[in-house]
Amino acid sequence: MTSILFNFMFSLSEENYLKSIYHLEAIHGKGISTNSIAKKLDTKASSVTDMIKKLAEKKVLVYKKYQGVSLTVLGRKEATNIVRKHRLWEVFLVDKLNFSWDEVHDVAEQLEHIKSPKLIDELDVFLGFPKMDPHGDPIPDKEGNFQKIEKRLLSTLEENKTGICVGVNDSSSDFLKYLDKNNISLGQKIKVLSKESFDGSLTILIHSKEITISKKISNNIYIQ
Amino acid sequence: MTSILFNFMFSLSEENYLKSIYHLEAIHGKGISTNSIAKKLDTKASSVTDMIKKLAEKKVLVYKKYQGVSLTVLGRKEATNIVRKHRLWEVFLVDKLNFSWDEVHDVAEQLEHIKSPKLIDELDVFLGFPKMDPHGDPIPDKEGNFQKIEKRLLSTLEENKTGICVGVNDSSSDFLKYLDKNNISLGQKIKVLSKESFDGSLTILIHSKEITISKKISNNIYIQ
DNA sequence: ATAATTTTTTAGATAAGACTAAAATTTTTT
DNA sequence: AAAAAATTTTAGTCTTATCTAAAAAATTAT
Repeated sequence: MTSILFNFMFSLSEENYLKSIYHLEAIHGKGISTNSIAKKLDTKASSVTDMIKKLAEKKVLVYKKYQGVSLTVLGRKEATNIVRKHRLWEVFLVDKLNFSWDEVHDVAEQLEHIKSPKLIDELDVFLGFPKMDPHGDPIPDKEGNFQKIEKRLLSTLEENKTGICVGVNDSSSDFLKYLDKNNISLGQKIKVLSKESFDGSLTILIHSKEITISKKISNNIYIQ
Repeated sequence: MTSILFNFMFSLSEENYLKSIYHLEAIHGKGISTNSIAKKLDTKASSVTDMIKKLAEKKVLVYKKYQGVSLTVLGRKEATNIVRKHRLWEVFLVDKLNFSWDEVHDVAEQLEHIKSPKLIDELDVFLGFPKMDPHGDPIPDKEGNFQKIEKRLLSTLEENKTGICVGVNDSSSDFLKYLDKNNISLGQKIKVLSKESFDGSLTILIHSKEITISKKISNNIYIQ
């Protein structure tokens, strides 16, 4: 009953490594350290070393002892496809199954590993080729291309300037629930009324209401 | 990165065992042999012995050495839920994603293992609480209850009698493609014109066309 | 009823993926 | 540039789920 993996297929674990390295490269560029992968995946550095050796053999990344790893073209293609699947499933859950944006992540983490060439492309059609997931992140198309939208952190917006909320940097249920509670959602207009230089907290106008948010919050909201 | 399983949750492998034993009990009643499980799961009898010991400890089945196994109420509940998930996903694939009935099985085998209390019930709502899957098999509701419909094998139908095709006994892609090729589908009227006593083959009238089908075929079509 | 056959279980081995502890290497500090 | 600290790798162990081979029990045939 072990499901058969062909050479060009990846195990659940391998896919999670690829996805994590992909996300880390998006932030830090090439040459991702063993330790940072371990942190991201909540595992041990020694386990990471084992796995990246295996993935290097499979030609999805380049690994040199003590020097971190970089995805190959093949590896990035594979990772992009997993991200595509994750985000399309998130759209499905929110648009079709009445999930809220703070409920989708864990389920999408499971669904992203379903292997079916037809499934994901038909899902894409069914959903009307969405370009963004419920958190404002871009959805790669079949070929792996996606829109890179202009965005900056709310924390960088100057006093008396206004922006539109276009994304979040943290998709944890706790953070998203906080946003819901304060009526902050995608597409919302946000005006910075004042900045507290001591702790970086912001007083903002949203939905014609004034609220004060911490630096940690404003560092996790993207605006345009 | 090992996904955490709570005590009341089951691994992929455990779920597949439960499902197989459930299906075997539906045909042969209680007391399923190690060997028949091994055959069904395409594994070795020794592996089955190992797993059923584990499942017995988890209280989902009763096991006595050399005497086969029977699901407990808990085990049957768990198995029914997996079947529910499998069949609802099949409906989704056919009704929403343009899959044909011969393409759904393998994908549903994967999707049935997704763990989310909300997901499956919302999917059920989204699909309009379907009672049957694309192969005519009943879909258990939230509580595990399902319609048991009256049906018999086409092979048992007498000459000059007519029935309506309501299900198939084999959901393999090959068999379903054969049916498609011969325009046999659910809801179709089938009249037995003659029976060949030597090999049990049947000449039937379907869609006002005469075709001859083997015993093996008529043994895998359910009529009402 | 005994022998032959089949089924089931036990015992020991293997692979994937994780872990701990210790060794090796690199980076940072002094 | 050496010492200290941090990171990374190696070596060996563990768990889950599988396997093979052989032993034990049950069933069938003579």
